[in-house]
Formats: sequence, structure tokens, C-alpha cells
Amino acid sequence: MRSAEEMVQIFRKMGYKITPQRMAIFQILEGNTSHPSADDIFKELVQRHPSMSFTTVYNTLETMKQIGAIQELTIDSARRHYDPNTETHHHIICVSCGQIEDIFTDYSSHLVVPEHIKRNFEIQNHQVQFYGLCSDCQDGRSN
Amino acid sequence: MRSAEEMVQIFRKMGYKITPQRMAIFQILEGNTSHPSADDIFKELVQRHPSMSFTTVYNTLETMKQIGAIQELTIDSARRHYDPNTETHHHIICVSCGQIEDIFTDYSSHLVVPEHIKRNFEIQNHQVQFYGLCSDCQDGRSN
DNA sequence: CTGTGTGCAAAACGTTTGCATGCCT
DNA sequence: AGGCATGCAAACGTTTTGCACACAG
Repeated sequence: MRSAEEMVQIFRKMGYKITPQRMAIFQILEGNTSHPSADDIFKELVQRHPSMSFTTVYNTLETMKQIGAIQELTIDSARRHYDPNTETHHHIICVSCGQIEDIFTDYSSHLVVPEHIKRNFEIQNHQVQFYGLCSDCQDGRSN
Repeated sequence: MRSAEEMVQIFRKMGYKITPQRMAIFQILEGNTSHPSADDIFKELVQRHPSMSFTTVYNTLETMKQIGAIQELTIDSARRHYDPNTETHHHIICVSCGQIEDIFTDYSSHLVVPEHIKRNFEIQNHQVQFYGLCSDCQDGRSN
């Protein structure tokens, strides 16, 4: 997980400008384990910075994704979620409320891929997802 | 993987009607390992059944999903894919062309979830995804 | 005959783009 | 000063809904 300060260094090094909007996005993402969508981030920011536009959030997330500073999660079919933690880790998703939690167990040594697949694919990374009911939703407080 | 005939039985048992449109959808999905999107299925069907509507495909897929006859895959952030194979299995996705292939290795005994997660989640199932480049896209024929 | 299923069209939703203006470097 | 970044609005693709008509049971 990169700090906002580190993000500034990286952006400068890449020749990207540091704007108040980008700083605000870096800060929201710093240490964020809530796996927000672009819109989640926008909604939170627009309260403090009323002129903030969704386009800027979108553009900045896209840039951060391309330089590998954040990870896009494809665990929700309704919208994209972003994770500032770019180390390989895994997730458990509540099928009822959509809550996402991190799992940091390293399964890589056990995830052996069949030979016929290895012949056709150059594997880059992997992701493990667990689905279930979180304690809140088990109590019938589902939504 | 359920056959079209089995699907008919299940639908009848649940009180759902069997229509020519639904039959056509069952048949397209029978033994289908291409992980089609709703639109893929619609486009294929509309050639043979010109009056077929997207709504019907959408509704039927939704019904099949709810009774557990098909699985919705959340591996592509752009659109939803459907898999008539409802047994636990895994996927490898080409990050360049989006091609999806099945992996039938059973990893379940190795995917141990930390205790603090187990306390908060009632785990139902899991999915492993591998990302990489398929042989076509390794050759620079990417798109 | 009854009510579920279909098909059309439009709405909703998240994402993406074009373009004029603003501001970081 | 120059050019990248921002913000607006509109386009886009996918998913979802409302409603009248059709047809399976």
C-alpha cells in the first residue's frame, strides 16, 4: 500500500501533475480497505470539494491503474471496485450486502495449473474469491 | 451441466412455462463452454428466431440463475458472462482478448480461510481466477 | 380462460469521450 | 507560456423496467 506522499513521488517521476483533486484522491485511497467504486470515491470527495467532477476521479483512477498503483477488482458484476493494495491477496464477498473483506493468505504454491493450460497461457497472476454471508446478513438483516 | 431436457423438467417442476424461446435458450446453453454474455446468446438466437427479444433472454437467464441452473461469472468488468456448468470450477482469462477457459482442478482442500474470517462469514463457495496471455495474444496478435 | 411470458420501447446505470477552460510546472 | 488536467455534457453499452399483447397450461 502506497502512501499519498509516495503517490506524489511516483506521479512526479512519471511527469504527471499534482493537482488538489489528485491529492484528495490519493488521500482517500491511502490505507483504504473498503474497496470503493469510482462513484464511492467521487461521492465522498464531492462533499469536501464541491467542484470535483466524476471525470477527474475516473481519469485519475485509470492513470493509477495503468502505472500499477491501484488494482481493479472484478468481483462485482454491477460496478468496478478499486483496491490500493496491489500485493497479491484475496477477497471474501457477502452475497447479500456486497461487503468485501481482504484475505492475506498466500495460496500460490497450491494453485497448480494443468499442463494443457500452461501450454496455451502465459500466466501472470491469480485471484481467489470466497462468497458467503457476513454475520450481519446471517441474522436476517439482509438487503 | 444440465441438458435442455433436464432444464425442461426443472422449469415444469417450478411451475414455469416452457416456451419455444426458453427451449432455444436451453439448447444454446447445453454443453456450452464459451461463457457467453446475454447479448452473445441473443445475437446467436435472433438469427434463427427473428422475433426473439433481448428481454426474453435476459429474463430467462435471470430465472435460471435464481434456481441455480446457471452461474453468473464476474470475471469481466465490461459485461456479465454465464456458465451452464454449475459445478465448482475455475477460469483463466486472457487479459488481452478476453478469452475464458475452464480449469477443473479442485483446489478446495488447500484454500484454508483464516479463523477471524470464518468467525464472521458463513462461506458458501469459492472461485479461482488466473489471468495471463493466451498463445494468440503472445504472438502480438492481440486486440 | 387465466395469468405467465414475450417483445417493444424507454429508462436507468456505470463508463467513456469531446471539448472548452483552468492551472500546474 | 505551454500543455496537461479539469469539469461539463453528451454518447455509449449493458442492464433493467413498464406495459400491452400473445400463448402455454
